[in-house]
Amino acid sequence: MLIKDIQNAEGKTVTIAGWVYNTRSSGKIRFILVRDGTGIVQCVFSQKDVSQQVFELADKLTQESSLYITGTVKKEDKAPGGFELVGQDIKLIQMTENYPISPKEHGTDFLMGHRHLWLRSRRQNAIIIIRSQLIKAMRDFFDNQGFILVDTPILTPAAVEGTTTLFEVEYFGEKTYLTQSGQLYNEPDAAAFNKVYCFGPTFRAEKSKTRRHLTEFWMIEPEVAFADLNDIIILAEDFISYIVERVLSKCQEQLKVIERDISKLEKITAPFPRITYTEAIEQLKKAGKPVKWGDDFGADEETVLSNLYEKPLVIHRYPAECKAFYMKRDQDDDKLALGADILAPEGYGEIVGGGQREDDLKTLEKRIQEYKLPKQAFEWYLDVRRYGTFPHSGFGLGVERTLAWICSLPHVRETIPYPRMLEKVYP
RNA sequence: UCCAGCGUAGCUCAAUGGUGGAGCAUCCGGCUGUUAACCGGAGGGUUGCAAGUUCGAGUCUUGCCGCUGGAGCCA
Repeated sequence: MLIKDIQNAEGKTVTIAGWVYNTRSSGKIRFILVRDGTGIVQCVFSQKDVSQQVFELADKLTQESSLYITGTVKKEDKAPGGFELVGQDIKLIQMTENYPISPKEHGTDFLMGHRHLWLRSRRQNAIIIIRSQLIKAMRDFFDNQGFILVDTPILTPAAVEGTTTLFEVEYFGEKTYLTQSGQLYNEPDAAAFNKVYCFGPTFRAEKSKTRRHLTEFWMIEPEVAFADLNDIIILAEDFISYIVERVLSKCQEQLKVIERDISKLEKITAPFPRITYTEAIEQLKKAGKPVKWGDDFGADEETVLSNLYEKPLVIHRYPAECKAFYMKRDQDDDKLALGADILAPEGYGEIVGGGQREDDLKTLEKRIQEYKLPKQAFEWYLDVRRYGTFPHSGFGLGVERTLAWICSLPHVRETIPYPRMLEKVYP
């Protein structure tokens, strides 16, 4: 029986299988906390109630020893969780020796080096369960709205956005790169399926060493045919509201374990505050930041801006120079790109980037030239504009940054089971 | 790549330039309801590496290595 179901088995004799989480004792009584990945339950062994053999075994159990325990489920207010197992028998699988992670505090380097074991701990367990629910909510949102999941390749022939550093992979004697976005493939896919999304890992070989960066992270990217910037902002707002609400309703227990202040998440409902880049610059100046029109925002600026609001903040119409070549320009002001970023509250920074795509062949060819990109690598992409071009928009949302915000974590590395960071690929 | 801080027991941390300690973990013992249980005892060290200053270096200096945070870049 799974530990999470034990509250429904009061009075019954059951067998659980799991690992020793911690042990406590007093005189002739032993308390064994057992976890099985679905929950933790306290098992009690009294010397007067069990055989000497079983009691001695209970006395010797070490942290993370694997075993089966048979006992009777009893409601007990003194037990963590309100129920305990009055133990009758123990079948030991393995007596663990010298488990490295003790119940006391540890540093991040040590814990990251033992990430495969750290995941057994209560808090890490809760975070990864929330991740699982979050991803399911993301997929459900798009699936329910008639989007088609169209996977985009991980090995790509050229840079999607040209500038950023890519991981190079030798591909039968040719150079290929790990994808940094499914974006370019989403666009022809939207012409084939109308509303599409891709979801998968993306890679950036940037030498970034901050709480917001991983070299391998997961992104979900919708692309919608015949949608303009406004349409896609509304989609993003609905999307974020939906996934936050879903985590709130499905992960109450896990949010409690990580001690998240859920009142802040309950405020996340569409629509979100929406300002232009130019207004953002004015607000930053008012806050005393030395910025000028044309600057891209750094982490510091993002934090100042997002702290002005309780909900995620939509910033749209950035200077075109700051943005990718495929962004459509604002017809009212050619210096502006029809793009929008969404900053998470509480200083978590950018979680969404997206916008309307340039759909005119001549203009896009000109941009490719201006950005000094190899045109021949983009011929297939230009075909989207050659054969029945259409207005379309999309965005990408970073799973780990979103999860870090939802869980109120100080660093994205805890939001993914095995984080890949600058010079860190073990375990 | 640059800037800052840190590196002492398996882990988390103390130690004025003058005999390297504590808590947890481990092992032994005690306690019949423990809550990161508690109480008593034991074992556990090339103080990241190399050189230098000094009568004497965990402590000061230089270099290297590693870690952490930040910047730039980005989701």
